Amino acid sequence: MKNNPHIDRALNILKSSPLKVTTQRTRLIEILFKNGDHHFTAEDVYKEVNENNYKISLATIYNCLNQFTKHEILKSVRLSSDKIYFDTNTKGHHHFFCKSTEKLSDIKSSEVEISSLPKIPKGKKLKSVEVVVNISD
Amino acid sequence: MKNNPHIDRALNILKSSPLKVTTQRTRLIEILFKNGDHHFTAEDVYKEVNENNYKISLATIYNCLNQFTKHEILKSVRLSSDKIYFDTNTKGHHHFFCKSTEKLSDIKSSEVEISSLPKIPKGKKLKSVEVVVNISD
DNA sequence: TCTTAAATTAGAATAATTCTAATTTAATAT
DNA sequence: ATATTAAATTAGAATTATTCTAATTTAAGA
Repeated sequence: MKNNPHIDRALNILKSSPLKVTTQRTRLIEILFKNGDHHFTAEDVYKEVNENNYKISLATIYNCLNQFTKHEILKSVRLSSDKIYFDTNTKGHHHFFCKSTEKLSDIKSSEVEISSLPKIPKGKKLKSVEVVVNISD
Repeated sequence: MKNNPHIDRALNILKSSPLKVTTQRTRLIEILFKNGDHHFTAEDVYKEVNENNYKISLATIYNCLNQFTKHEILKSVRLSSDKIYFDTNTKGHHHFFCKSTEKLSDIKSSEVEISSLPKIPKGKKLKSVEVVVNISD
């Protein structure tokens, strides 16, 4: 649990944000970032929090995940599912979504090349481009 | 309402599917397809049904939209976690999603060119590639 | 240590969707 | 035509993920 660069990086973003550094937030970051990039839902986190015998309410988990997303400690991925997935990988990247298994996996940005895009509607600005490659068994 | 090719096409798919041709389904198709391609939620449809003084329950609307999607009369687009959007355009195409207005709009397939994609995981097959261009005000 | 705005919490509220179980209907066989 | 039956429709309850409320606690600066 000590000297994990992913955890340290996330904690540093937290410290330099206007968010307060609470025990709940610190513990959540330790849990979320201890094992490299992955996807999870609020409920997944709640389960893991309980397994570790931490006592963090579901409301706090939702609050924190949303705040973390706002401050770019996490990214949220909303796709063919009724749940919000959060992703520790905040760099722009894309996803495979397997319709058979309902599982998400990352595609590095560099592996998708988009050579043309339509022009952005007047008055709007481009935020991001997300590619979902749907696959199945 | 007569001789609308979009309506006729959808009704033909319905007739050649194993689904029964009920008055509710026929009326829904008439409503959904009367004005070219567009996106809507179940609640949008329920509102329009009421305006036309048809009496179709919300449960039936959900059932029908889901059945239509299964039989490729509609396509479903799930981008924002809290609503399912349906699309009368079942051809492959992409979307603008405006984060400020929560509105979807179509991007024709031909307006997006993808020059490289990662290789598909072993044992899986490619179903489709969906590009979402996120924009905001 | 004091102050105060922010964070946490349990539980209620919400909203979209699905389920249940009773009733009706479409399509098929008679 | 009519009877049969599996599918469709329905109202309303249930479910599920998420957000809200309002009371309590806490972090961090003065």
